[in-house]
This record gives sequence, C-alpha cells and structure tokens, in this order.
Amino acid sequence: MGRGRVQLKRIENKINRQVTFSKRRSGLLKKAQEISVLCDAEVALIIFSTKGKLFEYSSDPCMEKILERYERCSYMERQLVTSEQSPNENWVLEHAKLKARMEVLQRNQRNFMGEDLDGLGLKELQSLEQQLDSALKQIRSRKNQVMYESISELQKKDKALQEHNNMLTKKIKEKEKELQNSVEVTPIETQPLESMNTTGSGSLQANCNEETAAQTRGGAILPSWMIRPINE
Amino acid sequence: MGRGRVQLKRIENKINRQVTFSKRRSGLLKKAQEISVLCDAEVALIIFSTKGKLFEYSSDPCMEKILERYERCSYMERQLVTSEQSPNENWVLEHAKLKARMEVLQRNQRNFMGEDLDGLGLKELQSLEQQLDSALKQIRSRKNQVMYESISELQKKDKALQEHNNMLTKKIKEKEKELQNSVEVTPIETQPLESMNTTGSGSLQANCNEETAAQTRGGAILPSWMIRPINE
DNA sequence: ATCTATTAATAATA
DNA sequence: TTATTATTAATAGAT
Repeated sequence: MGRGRVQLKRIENKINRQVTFSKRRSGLLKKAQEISVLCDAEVALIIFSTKGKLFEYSSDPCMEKILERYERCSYMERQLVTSEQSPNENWVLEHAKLKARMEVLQRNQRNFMGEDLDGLGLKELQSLEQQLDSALKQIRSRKNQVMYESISELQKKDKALQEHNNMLTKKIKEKEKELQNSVEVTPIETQPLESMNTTGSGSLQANCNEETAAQTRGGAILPSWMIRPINE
Repeated sequence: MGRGRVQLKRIENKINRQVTFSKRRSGLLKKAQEISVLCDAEVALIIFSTKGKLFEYSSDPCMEKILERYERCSYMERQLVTSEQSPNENWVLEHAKLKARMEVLQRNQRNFMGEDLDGLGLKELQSLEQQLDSALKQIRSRKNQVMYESISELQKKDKALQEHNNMLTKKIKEKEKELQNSVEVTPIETQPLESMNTTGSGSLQANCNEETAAQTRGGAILPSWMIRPINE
C-alpha cells in the first residue's frame, strides 16, 4: 500500500518518519477500535512518539482497568518472585520479612511468659531462665527506685508543710503579743500543728523533720521485700 | 478491503466473529510492530479476546517498562490519591498494621528483658514483675522435668545393660560347664561386668537397680537448686 | 488454513 | 498538518 513497498527498518529521513508516524498512528488507533467493536475484545494501545508524546486507545472508559487485568493475568507469579525494579516487589519482600520476624518475636514473647516451653531443650531453658532472672532483678531494682523516689518526694512535701506550719504559728504568737501589748489582754496558748501526712510518717521514720531525711537509707524501717532485689 | 465493506458494530455470528478476531488481531499486532520499528516509537498493545485470552505486543523487551512509563506520564497524581479498589491499598494498610504490632511486640520484649524500664509506672512494673516471676517458675519447673526425664532414661538404660550383662555372664558359665563336662577342664572364674554408667549412678542413687528406681523422688540426693522452683 | 475479490491503508508528493 | 493519488496490504467471504 503506497507507492512501492517499504522495508521493515527505521525510516532515516526525519520528516518522512514523522509523517509516517502520524499516518500509521491514526491507522493503528482506528484498527484497534475496530477490532474491539467488531469482535467484542478488550484492547489497550499505548504509543509514545520518539519525542515522548503519548497517544492511547482503550476500549474501556478506564485504561487502568485493562492494565490491571493485564497485570493480574500475566504477572501473577512474577509479582511474587521477580520484578525487582517495581516498588511493589520491595513491599512484598519487606512484608514477608516483617511477618517472619513477627513470628519469631511472638514465639519469644510466649517463651518469655513461660508458655510453649515443650519444644525447648535444656540449654535453651537454662538460657531463658538466666535472662528472665536478670530481667526480674532489673525490674525489681527499678521498682524500688520508683518507690524510694515517691517516698522521698512525700517527705520533702511533709517537711515543707511543717515549716510553713511553724511559720504560721510564730506569726500568730506575734499577733497575740501585739494584741497583749496594745490592749492588755491575757494571751491564749498556741501549739504548732502536726504534719498533714495521714499514714503517719512519724512511725515510718522518726527523724523525718531533719534536713537529711530525704536521703532515706534502708534500715529496719522498710519491709524486707522492698529491699531484697537490690541486695541480691 | 474484503468483499464488501463492514459496518462498525459487533459481529453477531459467533464463528465469523472468532475468525475476524483472529485475522485482525494478527494484523493489528503486525502494524503495531511496524510503527514501532519504522518510526522509532514505543508501543504497548494488549488484547483480551471475548473468552479472556490475552494477546500482547510490546516494542520493549519488558512490557512493564512501557506501562510504568504510561502510569508516570498519565496518572502521576491519581496514582497517589484514588485507586481504592487496587490490591495495593490493602497491602499498604496491612503493612502499616503489621509494623505497629511489631513495635508493640518489640517494646514488650525489651521490657521482658529488663530494658527500657524508665517509661513505666509502678503499676506496670509490678505487673511485669509478677508475669516474669510466674514465667520463671514455669521455666524452672519445665527444666526440672526435662532433667528428671533424662536421668530416668539413663537409669533405664543402665538397668537394661546390667541385665544383659548378667545374661551374658550366665551364658559364659554354662559354656564353661559344658566344656568341663565334655572335655574335663577346670573352669575359669568369671564375674558379672559393672554398669557402663560413667558418672557413677551408684553414688547418685544407691538403689537404682530396683524396679522402682526410675521414679526418683527428690530427697537429699539432688542439689537443692534443682528442686527449689517446684517447691516455691 | 488458503484463496481471491475487494476495500482500506498509506508512501510519495504537493 | 492535510489532501491527492498510485500502489500495496489487509481482510471478508468462500472453500
């Protein structure tokens, strides 16, 4: 078709190539549409010109639909095996890795909770025991620290309140003196108020109103189970 | 082309449609190749027959490459916004979920190993302590069981070997008697061989050759650290 | 599948 | 790009 046959090779003349591209492109698009209509086929045609311009035909309103069908139909297996440069691949791989690590972690966790021990040998059991023992010590130590800190804070608060109390008591006495001097009345007896500590900090530690009280040292004051993990 | 023109509508005759599809398909594929070669264009052609069979042409060795170029070129934005029904979406979600669960597990595991305790409150520390304590008991119990089983098996083996030994000794004695009777020779003294137990099962348990020996009961025989976890 | 009459596509040209 | 035209290529219908 056309004046003289053409060889199947790149047309070197730039103008000719451009013209031929234009003509054949429309012909191809037309034929793609024809086969899709005549034969009830699903067709997707994508053409990039040398310069990168895109031309497309899709028998479906949505080209993506056909491309996805293509992917599903043609690359089912490869999607899970090869296709290195596709970002999907990385996801699939990473996902599989995550899942594997997950299972390891879950098994470990169950072991750490004393479950599923039947599959383990003596060596593994011993290692697990050591790890848990060490962890338990650290946890108890940390727990003690937290409790000491809490006690120390309460004692500080207590001390501050006591001081505030004393101050207020002094002020009251001064006021009374002033009243006595100016109006000549017999003063009323006043005593400093006790600390607001409800659980009786006095019984826990007798000398808590001294300035070194915050740095509590474990003596016979605290129950032994609070101290044990540190000394172990 | 062909005897009489054709209307651009679906061919109702099934046979004709199938034949036309076959012919036009090869024509379309040929023309797709021609334009890609003659005009240096990048072409992707995908055809699904009514029955779902796939035919394709790609000017590139890798069809995916062209399709990806198409995606990039045509759907830049939509790729990141829509595409709800794509299986990718599910993957992304599931992946995110997995990651989150993973992080929780890892944090737990670190806590179980006595690490990263600073963020925990007293309550959490106490719960962790209880869990670990319970786990440790279970692990020690299991370890003991494993060791007992191992000991029991060794004792059984030992017993069997002893019996075999005795049997052999008896046989030898009988042979000697036969020899003595038939050839009138003075018999050689024979003693039953000792058990093959190298670590001295006798010192561990004196009455191990009795039939109740396998069911060892913890007495002063085993070191105390082997029994403690069960009694705790 | 293969044949062939006929139409459709298109190369060269303007 | 579009239009014209000489030619070739594609293919509908039949076998």
